[in-house]
Amino acid sequence: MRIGQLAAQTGVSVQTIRFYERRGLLKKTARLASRYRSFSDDAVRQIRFIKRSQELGYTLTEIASILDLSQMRPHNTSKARAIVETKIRDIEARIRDLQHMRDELVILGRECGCGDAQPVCRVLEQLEYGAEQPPNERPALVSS
Amino acid sequence: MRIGQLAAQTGVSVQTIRFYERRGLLKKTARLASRYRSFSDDAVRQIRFIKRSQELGYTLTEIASILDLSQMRPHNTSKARAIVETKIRDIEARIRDLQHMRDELVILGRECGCGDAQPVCRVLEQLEYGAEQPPNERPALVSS
DNA sequence: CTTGACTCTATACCTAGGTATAGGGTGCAG
DNA sequence: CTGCACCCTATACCTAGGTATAGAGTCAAG
Repeated sequence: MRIGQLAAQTGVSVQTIRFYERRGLLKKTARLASRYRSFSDDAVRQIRFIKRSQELGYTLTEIASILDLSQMRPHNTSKARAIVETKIRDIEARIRDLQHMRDELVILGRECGCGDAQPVCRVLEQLEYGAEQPPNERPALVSS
Repeated sequence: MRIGQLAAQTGVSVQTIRFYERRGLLKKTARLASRYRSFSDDAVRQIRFIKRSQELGYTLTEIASILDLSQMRPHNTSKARAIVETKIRDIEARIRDLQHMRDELVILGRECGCGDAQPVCRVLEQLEYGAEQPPNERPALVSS
């Protein structure tokens, strides 16, 4: 299989496949006399492995080391578990961060006295000054 | 106030302040005869505005347009509301994505029959083949 | 008057994950 | 043999949000 066919089968661009190879994400690729790359069906699974791992939140660097791990027989199962569990914790931390942002934005939106044609919007003021202290006596951000 | 003092007061590096200025995030900065930038206390609030907005999930490009909005009097309150509500929805979508990833990883971790010294780890296999079809008869990813 | 801390601009570099382009070679059909 | 689709490498470019460096000017103290 040549690179264009592999690209068509996996939905990944030709350039991206070459990029993955450079990043060490594909096994050393066989070459024809013409220097064209020659892929087996294994390559399709390798690309899917990469794509699936990306969907699960792994970076290409992490995927490279997971691939190394998957080459060993017997598998280092405790390392594999650790990779999954660490990523779960990472993702949960990111979720908490985002929930915190969301909560703050919801509060911000609630405090807006919009609709009553005020000259100054509480949303913009809150962004300016934070919740620390009420403005009002403060000069505008853009006083000039 | 010179740039170094502003940096010290805001916890942002001198280069970053200059970078923000280039990005149009700071009002046209006054200059001394020496071409040194001269900042007023307003600048401290401007930087805090940027940092607070970043914490809330806004990109620098978005912050620039929020700043434009905050310059207008009277404020365009409905636009301000929309900016907050859109960002809330963006963040909620990202949270759902991450929760989906998390759930998949939890399932993956649960299916691992680790501890019983198997030669092949189900975690790595699942990554390879996805949940689609059970492996076992399949060649290893790294058959060579 | 020199030294050191500070400032200036312009430019390059960084991570992540690619995409695009230039300039060439290959393979096959007509 | 020409044309076209495909492939090759190397290099540059992209977004985002900066960081780092080179080479020059400024300012105050000693």
